[in-house]
Amino acid sequence: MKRRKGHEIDYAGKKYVSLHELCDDLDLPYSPLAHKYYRTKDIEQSVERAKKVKDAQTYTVWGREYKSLTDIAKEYGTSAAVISKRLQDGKTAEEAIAEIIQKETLSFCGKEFHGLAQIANFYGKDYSLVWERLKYSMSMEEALFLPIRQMNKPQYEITYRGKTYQSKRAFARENNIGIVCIREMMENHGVDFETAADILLEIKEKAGIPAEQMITRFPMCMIRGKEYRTLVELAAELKISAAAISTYKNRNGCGRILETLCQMQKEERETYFLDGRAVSYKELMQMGYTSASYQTVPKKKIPLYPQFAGHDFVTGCVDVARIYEEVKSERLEQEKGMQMNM
DNA sequence: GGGAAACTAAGGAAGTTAAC
DNA sequence: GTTAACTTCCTTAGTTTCCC
Repeated sequence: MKRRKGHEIDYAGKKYVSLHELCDDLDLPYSPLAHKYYRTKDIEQSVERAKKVKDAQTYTVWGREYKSLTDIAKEYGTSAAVISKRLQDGKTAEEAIAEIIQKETLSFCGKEFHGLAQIANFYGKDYSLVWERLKYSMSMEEALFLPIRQMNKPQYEITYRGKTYQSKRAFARENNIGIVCIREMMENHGVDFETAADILLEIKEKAGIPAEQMITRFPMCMIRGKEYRTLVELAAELKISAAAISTYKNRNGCGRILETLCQMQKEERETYFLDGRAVSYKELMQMGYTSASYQTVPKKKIPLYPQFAGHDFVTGCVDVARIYEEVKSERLEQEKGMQMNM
């Protein structure tokens, strides 16, 4: 079959009858070279461009190879810029993604989530399993939705309230409690599996967390449905440091976090008031007041923590950390009593 | 034999508290 | 209110086991 006549090219002292022939000879991708040549008619530039595309850096994240940061970003619901920033900080693509999916806002199936734990919880999956699957080169979708293979390992079987489960994880999945929560309870408090599960399910119920909601980690408190996992998270929203809240709580003997916030909200300080605004001693001096005359300026009480104004720390608020402590110590006491009677 | 689930444990993040 | 030392416990790397 007669081939269409191509561009006759001279490159590096060799004659080629077409761009295709050149590409085959130099093992370069045709498309970028042809496009560049079409635009510039400069074969040197075109070859350089094709070499660049061929050598373009690829990124490997947990065994999956990506041509660009944009591709990685699409897979994990983040942006190329967020990944790029971390690469600039000396992290590998894998380290960057590991950090991003834990700490950043991600978009998945048209919804926004804060971290992988929130995505896993939303779809009722155990976070540790989703994380493991991602590391086994599964896509986010596969990690979340592929069915879990049935196991037949009698040595892993456990019994809870007379019902037998394949494994601790299988129980955890069915009851929407992260397996790490159960393991932590067993290890740190020396209780058996059944007691650990009992305690966690009771906490979930008392905190008003729906049974179908997967819990990998209990939030410290909930304010009108919004969960606050850590004090730092809550403090950031209230525009105050976590240490400041902690210090106040400690100094004033406040029981729990919501109690502390309510008490802080009531705190007031006295300040000088001029023309409807609070004025400091320093400002009064700058305004020409003397150490004698400033005392004539009227004083008024204002909130010590103005950033708390308008917040309601009572209605629809659940102190999950308090419930956690109460249920845990009550059950541990019961366990201790039972052991003493044996 | 490879891949996936289960298990274990060390490191580090977060919380607490004393000192400033 | 901040800092830093200390404690608690959560995250995840590493290992084992066994299904496909």
